[in-house]
Amino acid sequence: MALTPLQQEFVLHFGEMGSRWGINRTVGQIYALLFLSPQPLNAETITEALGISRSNTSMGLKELQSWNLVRLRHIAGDRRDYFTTPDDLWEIVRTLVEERKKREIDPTLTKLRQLEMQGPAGEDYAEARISELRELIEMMTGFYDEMEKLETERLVKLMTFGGKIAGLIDKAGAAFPSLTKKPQQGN
Amino acid sequence: MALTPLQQEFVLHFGEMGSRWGINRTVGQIYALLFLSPQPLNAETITEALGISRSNTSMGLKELQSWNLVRLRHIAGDRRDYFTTPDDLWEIVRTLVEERKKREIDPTLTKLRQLEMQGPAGEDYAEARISELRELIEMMTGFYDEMEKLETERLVKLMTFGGKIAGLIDKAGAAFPSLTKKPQQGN
DNA sequence: CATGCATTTCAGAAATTACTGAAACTTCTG
DNA sequence: CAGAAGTTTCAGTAATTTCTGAAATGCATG
Repeated sequence: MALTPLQQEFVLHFGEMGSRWGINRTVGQIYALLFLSPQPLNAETITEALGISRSNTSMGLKELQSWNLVRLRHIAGDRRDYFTTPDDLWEIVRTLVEERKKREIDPTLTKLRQLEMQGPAGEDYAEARISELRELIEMMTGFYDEMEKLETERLVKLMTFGGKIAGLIDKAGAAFPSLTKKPQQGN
Repeated sequence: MALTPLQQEFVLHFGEMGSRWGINRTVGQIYALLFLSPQPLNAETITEALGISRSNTSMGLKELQSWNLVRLRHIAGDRRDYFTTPDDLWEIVRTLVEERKKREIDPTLTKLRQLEMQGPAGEDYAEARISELRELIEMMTGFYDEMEKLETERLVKLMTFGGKIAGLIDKAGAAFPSLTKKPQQGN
C-alpha cells in the first residue's frame, strides 16, 4: 500500500510529534495511519506502508493496545489480525486522558500519599508543599472524574458555553471553602 | 547540601517520572529540589545536592526556564543566580498546561489546518477525519482558554462543584448545535 | 501430528538522547 | 584593565531507547 501525499504528511507529522506525546515515532506513525484509514489494516499492510520491519510493527501495535488506542478486529475468512481506531473521536480523547492520567499522575499521587503517611519529618515547608500538591492533584482528578461521567452531549455543551462559564459558576454560587491557602515561604 | 530522606525520595520520584512527563531525569530532579526548598537555590548547591555535573545543572536550569517553570532571583550582595518555583501551585499548573499545549497540541492544530487548506484530495474519509479532529481540538482549546481566564477562586469553585456539574449544564441549557457528528466509516 | 501461515520474542545493531569536563564567554571588582 | 567568580557552550562519551532479522511460538488445517 503506497501512501497518498495527504496520508504521508499526516503520518510523518504524528511520527515527529510522537516523542513529545510520550510514544515513539513508529507508534505515532502506525496510529496516524490507522486513524485515517476507512478500513481496518493488518500488520503486513502497515509494515509495507511505513517501510519498517515486521517486528517493529508488532511492537508498535502492542504498545498501542496497551494504551487502549487501537481495536483488534477480524475479517471473515482471514485469520490475520486487523486494527482500527474508534470512529468516535470523543472516545479517543477519553481514552487518551485516562491513560495519561494513569501513567503521568497516579504514580505521583500514590507517592505523595506515601510520603505523607511516613509522618512528620520536621521539615515544615517541604511537608506543606507536598500535601498542598497532593490536595491540588486530588481536586483536579476529582473534577476530571466528574467530566468523565458526563455524556458527550453535555460535555460539548459545557465546552461551548464560552464566556458564560464564569457567570454560571457565580449563579450556582454556593460557598465552598477556599482551597487556595498556601504555605508562607521562609526566606 | 545533603538531602534529607524526604527530599531524597521526592527528588528521585520526580527524576523517574521525568521521562513520562517529557523532560529528562536531571530536569525532573532539579525541579523537585527547587519545589521543596523554602529558599531559592543556586546552581552550585543543586549540583552538589544531586551529584551531577555543573554543566548538566546549567542545561537543566535552562530547560526549566524555557518551560517557565522556574524563576530567577537574586540575593543582595551575591552575584550568583538563584532559582525558585512559584509559591502558588495554581500558577504552576497554569504554566504547565500552557506549555504542554504549546508543545503538544498547537503544532498539530497548525498542521491539520494546513492539510485542510491544501484543498480536497479526493480522499473523503481521511479528509473528514482530519477536519473532525481539527474541530475537536479547537473546541477543547477554546474551552481551555475560557478556564484559563478564570481567577483561581472561580476555578476552584467549578472544580469542587462535584456532581452538580451536570445539572448546571442543563439549567444553563441553551441549545447549541451538536458537534458530535462523525463521518461514516466505509467498510 | 506435520505443515503453513501469522505473530511474538529477543539479542544485537543503530539511532537518539543525556551527561561530562574542558574551554570559552560574561560580568563584576579592585 | 587584569583577575576572579560565575555561567554557558560544545565536542566527545555514556546511557538509553528504538529498530531489525532471525528464531521461537502459536494455531488452524489437511
